[in-house]
Amino acid sequence: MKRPPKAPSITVSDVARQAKVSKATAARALGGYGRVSKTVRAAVLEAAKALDYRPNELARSMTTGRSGSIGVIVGDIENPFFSLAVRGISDVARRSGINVILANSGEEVEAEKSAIRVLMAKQVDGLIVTPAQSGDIAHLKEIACPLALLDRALPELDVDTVTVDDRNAALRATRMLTQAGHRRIAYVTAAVLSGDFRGAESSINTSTVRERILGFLDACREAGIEEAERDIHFGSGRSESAHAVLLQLLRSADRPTAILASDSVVALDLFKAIRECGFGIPRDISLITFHDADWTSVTTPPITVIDQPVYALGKSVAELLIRRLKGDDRPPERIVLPTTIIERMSVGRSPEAIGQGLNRS
Amino acid sequence: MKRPPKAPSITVSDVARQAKVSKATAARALGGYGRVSKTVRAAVLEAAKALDYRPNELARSMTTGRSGSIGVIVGDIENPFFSLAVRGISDVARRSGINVILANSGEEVEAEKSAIRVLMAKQVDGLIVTPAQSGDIAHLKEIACPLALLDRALPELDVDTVTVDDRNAALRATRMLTQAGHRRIAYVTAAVLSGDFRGAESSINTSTVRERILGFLDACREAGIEEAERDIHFGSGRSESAHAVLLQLLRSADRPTAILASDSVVALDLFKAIRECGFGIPRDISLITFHDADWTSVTTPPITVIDQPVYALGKSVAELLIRRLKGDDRPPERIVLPTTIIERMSVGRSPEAIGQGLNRS
DNA sequence: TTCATGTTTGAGACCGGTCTCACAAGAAAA
DNA sequence: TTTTCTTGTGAGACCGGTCTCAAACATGAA
Repeated sequence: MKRPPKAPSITVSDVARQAKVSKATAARALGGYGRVSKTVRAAVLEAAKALDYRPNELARSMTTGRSGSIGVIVGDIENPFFSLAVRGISDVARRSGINVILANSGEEVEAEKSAIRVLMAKQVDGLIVTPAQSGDIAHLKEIACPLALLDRALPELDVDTVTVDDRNAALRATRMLTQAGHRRIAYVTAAVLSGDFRGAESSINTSTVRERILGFLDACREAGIEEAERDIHFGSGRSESAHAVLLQLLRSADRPTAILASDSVVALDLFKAIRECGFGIPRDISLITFHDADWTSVTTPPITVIDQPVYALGKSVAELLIRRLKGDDRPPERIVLPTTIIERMSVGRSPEAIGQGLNRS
Repeated sequence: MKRPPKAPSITVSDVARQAKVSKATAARALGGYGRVSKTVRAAVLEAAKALDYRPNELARSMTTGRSGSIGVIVGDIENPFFSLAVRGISDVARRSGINVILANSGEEVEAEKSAIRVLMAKQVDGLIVTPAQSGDIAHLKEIACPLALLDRALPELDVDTVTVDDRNAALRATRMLTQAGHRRIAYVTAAVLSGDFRGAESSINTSTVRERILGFLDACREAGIEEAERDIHFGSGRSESAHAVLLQLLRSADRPTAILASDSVVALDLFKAIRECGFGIPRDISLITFHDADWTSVTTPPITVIDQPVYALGKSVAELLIRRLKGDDRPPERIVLPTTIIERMSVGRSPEAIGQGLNRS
């Protein structure tokens, strides 16, 4: 199957022989542990250089138990949100000499489980996960190494977690919409809800999703909007069918006049769908989205966004996890990073409000 | 340093003891190699399940020499081009049960070298690299495992390579510009040129960069444009200073009337800079960019792009590399994938051409 | 000079798998 | 019945590092 293993790779023993010392001594000099006299160390190092010795991390990991790498499981690397967060993680990791094994769950629990299994088998020292679902988290509880959660908290899982102030962010954004006179406001997310949603927020375990919906509903309630729940749409992922659902929503008689999108991918899809329907932003529909993605500032009109500190999000989890790897055992921390709303031009007064001359401010 | 290694992990020996067979037999049943009787296998598997045995991949890799993972070194995961390509790679890899260790070079050779060292030490079975520079490739030649190049070919390195038809793509795009009457056309790239560029194409070793410039110059020559070389701008990476250089370019007296951008990140920066200068696209400046990024279709006007099969690019290298890992030893392949130009609204007639009524077609 | 202390070194076990080899037992061939 | 395969199993070496332990040597105090 494999080419005659051409790797007659140089080992400590080879170096030891060359330097005329014992394997143990050579290993000490090479590995930088234990005590070795200056002269011997120099000799060993020279021999190593001459032989072009390269340590085998795998073998090292075997005995130390530490692999020097962490696993990161995200929903979708293609989503700029995740790629930026991953960037934050890997920058921190590299600085600590740790490397990152990346896995995509595609937001599917089964893929997530499998990824965990594989990464654990690879003996990663720690794991950073963005849980795809909330209901099924047994596999997360079983993880034997330090675990940290990124962007999505799980109340039942008491581990280091970094999220943003989702509820408040959603509240502020939605309020911006209600204050512009909107009464039919939709919240559109790619998250998939297992089961039916009928106002039972408690059934949503993924913090990000639940908190945002809670904030959304808070604002609606505050404005006296009833049955806001019916305008919450799940499962608007990257697919033809999701796009079709969006078009249907926009073309329905009692379509929303404002939309809050849960991430920039969904928002882009919405933006296209809105245009496809011939609607104008913000004339016919107002739009706000989570994540200040590249494109949101160059569209016409530019989109008002909830700016999340994505890079910092990644940076923070990585720091938390690495600190724990180093032996820190204070109780798990739950860091909540603040968001800011960047107002651009995608929010306008509700057509109805204008028509009725209501709510002017 | 580390918590008292709480990992009294279950090993084959434990399972063997439980199943009352020898370690060797248990290993055979568990590892699925050699011959084991049905009954014994069942017993071992049951014992393994009871004990919740999980194989240690590291140990396995040690003896087999295979680690079951490949390393991928890209310039910048944040760039949608790379994240999409990585997606292609990891999809293929997962299907083969191989996982991906990702590293960012930040387009810096030193980081690239270091990443290679680390990944080699981790005993990756193969490596996919997007070489940051072209001059300094000694470290790539020294790589002991199968290597494949993504998006950028290196003539001196005879390994599996997947690129796109850069020269022809640049030629067609530039021709589109010359045919619209443009005479001052700039090519803007993030690539950094070591040394000075004075028409010495041969000094550029990175195929992608060289081929595109060649195509660009072909088209210029074809249109009788002289000294097109002076309008080639390197180093427009993601930075404040790069942006400043762009602004300066756009504000100069003899600014270009059309620009070809080498990737969507540069193009977005250009788009913003052009707007910042108060110019209209395509009225004052025409723009074409490589890579059909998300945002290019939603700007006003939407941007004409050279659509590269990015996902396929990743998919192909991964397939090539994995095939080689499996023992295939036919000579290295160089696959060139075709691109198509998606015409949108960012190309207009040159202001001069309009003024002089020239070149109408 | 002798004993205590400290430094440097080598021998060999160990990590958790794979794999070679020898041997036993049953099946098929002589 | 004896010989030859075939199949299933166990003992133990091995991968390439780390690490424990004790021996060898050096140094300083008594």
